[in-house]
Amino acid sequence: MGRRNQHSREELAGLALDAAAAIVERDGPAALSMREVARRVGYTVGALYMVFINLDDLIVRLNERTVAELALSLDAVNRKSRAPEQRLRLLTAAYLGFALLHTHRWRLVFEHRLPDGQHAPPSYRGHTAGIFKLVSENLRAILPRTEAAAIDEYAIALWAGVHGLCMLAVTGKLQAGGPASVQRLLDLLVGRFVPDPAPRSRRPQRTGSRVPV
Amino acid sequence: MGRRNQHSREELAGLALDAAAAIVERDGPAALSMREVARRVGYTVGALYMVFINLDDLIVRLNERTVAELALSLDAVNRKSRAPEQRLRLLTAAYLGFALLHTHRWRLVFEHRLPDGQHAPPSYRGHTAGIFKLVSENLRAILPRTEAAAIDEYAIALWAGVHGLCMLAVTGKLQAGGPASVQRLLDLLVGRFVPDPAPRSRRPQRTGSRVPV
DNA sequence: GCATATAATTGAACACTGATCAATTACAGG
DNA sequence: CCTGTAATTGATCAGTGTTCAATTATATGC
Repeated sequence: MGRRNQHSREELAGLALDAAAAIVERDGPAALSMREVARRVGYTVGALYMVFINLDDLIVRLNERTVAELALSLDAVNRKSRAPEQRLRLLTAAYLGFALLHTHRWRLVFEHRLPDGQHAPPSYRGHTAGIFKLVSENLRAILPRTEAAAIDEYAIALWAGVHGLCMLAVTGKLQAGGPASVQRLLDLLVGRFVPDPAPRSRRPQRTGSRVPV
Repeated sequence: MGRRNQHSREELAGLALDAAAAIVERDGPAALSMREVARRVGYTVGALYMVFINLDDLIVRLNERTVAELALSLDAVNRKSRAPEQRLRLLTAAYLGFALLHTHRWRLVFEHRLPDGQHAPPSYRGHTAGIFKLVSENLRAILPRTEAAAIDEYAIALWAGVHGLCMLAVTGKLQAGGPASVQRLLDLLVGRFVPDPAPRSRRPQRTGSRVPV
């Protein structure tokens, strides 16, 4: 049948992304197909190609949503405390929590490769930058005497570490036990990027006090 | 045509894995198919199913090879120095180098999901454990007064961080520039797990940390 | 040397996939 | 009511993983 106009283009795209998210969440990225999405939204494959360039495009836009959701979640968590170090720990916990809750969708963000040299849309990078900013701002609050460029490096290294830990945890490639012990490792990582915790006096020059117990 | 017996089963499997590695290396994991592998080794798809259970099995065994190669490479690099901290830096450099050199194959190791609850073969875990041991041994040499359990946690956190950094770097999801700056971040990360946090130390390292393994 | 059994190998088949596009259909404007 | 336009379909193409009856080359027994 021809033109139904039951849904506008944006609506159809939205429904399709909803369906895609549900499929991925339920049965993993391998189960995601144009035909299955079409089936779920009650349209035919051809209709989807009015709204998406191809499957890659659909995936990229799904990932965009996922990253937006993640950024929103981290932003909310960041407001729950005023202490920068506490905030960092909350952020890592939220990141791990999101990865554990939406494992398939989260993995799809990082494991989907778009062909050739084309890369993700600017809005995607925007959300990424937003997350990065949360980390770097808290790090700056903790290390006020460190210059901005160094803070940025710290933030990248720290967050890449958090990400790696979460990824290995989520994919079962970590011999560590449950989520609790992963959070322990995350805290350990954060601890390494933060000056000596409370009990000891702050002595940035001497190295002896940094020996962990 | 029937039985040729030009190659034994193991030989055929070896040839197929060679071909698979070449395909993945050249055109990425998406280009890897049973038919393409068969074409390259001069056999038909059916023949491959004598030697592999399915495509997943082929991929797992390819990944096994990749991890073995990586473990070998890291082991070799570890012998190039006696100073534990230097060793750690060399290990990170070698890890990054491998990821950059064999990007597609390396990504396949970490991005391939095998269905349901089945997981990688024991030999795979063996290589992984071997790599982990290199890290933890060097960490123990650096932190002689730290108990074993804590060392293990440090090693996991550190190496997950290194892994995350390399993964983000290799997938272009790091705004950092070239390999040199990634290595800077890796050094920064190692520096955070090593007593002297200052990146540039004026004096040579303390003799206490030079304890060989 | 020849028949036979055995194991390797093929190639066609099935059910799926992404993607394209002529044909069809429903709606809006005149 | 008609007509043009835009949405939607469904068939089609080339590709995929996987299975399996049929075929064939080799090794073995006689």
